[in-house]
Amino acid sequence: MSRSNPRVLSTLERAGGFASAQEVYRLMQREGESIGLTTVYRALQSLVNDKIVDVLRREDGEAIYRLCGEAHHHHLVCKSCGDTVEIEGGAIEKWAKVMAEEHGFREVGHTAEIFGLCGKC
Amino acid sequence: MSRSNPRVLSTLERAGGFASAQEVYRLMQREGESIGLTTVYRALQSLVNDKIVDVLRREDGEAIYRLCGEAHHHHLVCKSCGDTVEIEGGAIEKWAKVMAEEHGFREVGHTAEIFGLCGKC
DNA sequence: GCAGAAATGAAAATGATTTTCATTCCCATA
DNA sequence: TATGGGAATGAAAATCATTTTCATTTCTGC
Ligand SMILES: [Zn+2]
Ligand SMILES: [Zn+2]
Ligand SMILES: [Zn+2]
Ligand SMILES: [Zn+2]
Repeated sequence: MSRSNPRVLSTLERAGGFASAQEVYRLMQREGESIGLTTVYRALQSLVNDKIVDVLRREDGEAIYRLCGEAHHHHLVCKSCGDTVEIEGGAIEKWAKVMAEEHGFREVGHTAEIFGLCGKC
Repeated sequence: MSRSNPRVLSTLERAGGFASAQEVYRLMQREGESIGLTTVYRALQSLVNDKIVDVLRREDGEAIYRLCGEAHHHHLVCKSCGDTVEIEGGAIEKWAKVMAEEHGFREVGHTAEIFGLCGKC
């Protein structure tokens, strides 16, 4: 069932841990690897399911895949160049917990991302 | 230069202040308004330029346009039945601001969602 | 070896968004 | 009022990421 193609993962790493499906595909082509675009999409999807990478959106809507460490953290992403800083959740962790309890929710998780323009853009 | 078509703006308001270009277009059609899809896209783009609406992305990448001034809020969503509660950002708003400043980001926005199982599930 | 399952990828389909371009509308000026 | 040019409009075509289809290949257990 796991279609987490290791060549795709390795390419994503080599790309700086941050690339779109099309970019991963083009990179593999350039490096002479034989692979189909469909397989790249499926592998990335699978890596997302396995929580090995997560997916964000460029400003133009294209999905970008990004290797993710295991420790729970959040992201500060540049809308323009895609630069990403991993940040601590801080107050969010408590906020999520309190809000969930307040409304009778259990087994809660959360997502939180900040996006803007970085110093270089 | 301003193509901020007032009929499009009014429709976006009527849609709850939150809709995709396609949805605005379909809504106008259903209401018997004569307008082209291209014009809807251009009007929304123009409203974004004028900072009257801002644009977010659905999970599938589709752009959704939101009236500025709609109260900013977050969601608590049930993983099982989809029930959604609108909640205040509370500490998150400050967290996002502080984190962004700390890393030299500007023009920042953020997303934050909590998901879990509601009381009924 | 051999059947059945899983993986692969080329090609077609999908769907949002953008571009093109011919037409229509608006409006200032003669 | 006529007219000319710029802006707005929208149908149709183009673009482009992503998904689906489906035939073929590869793998796995027997
Ligand atoms: Zn940047
Ligand atoms: Zn967190
Ligand atoms: Zn529920
Ligand atoms: Zn907020």
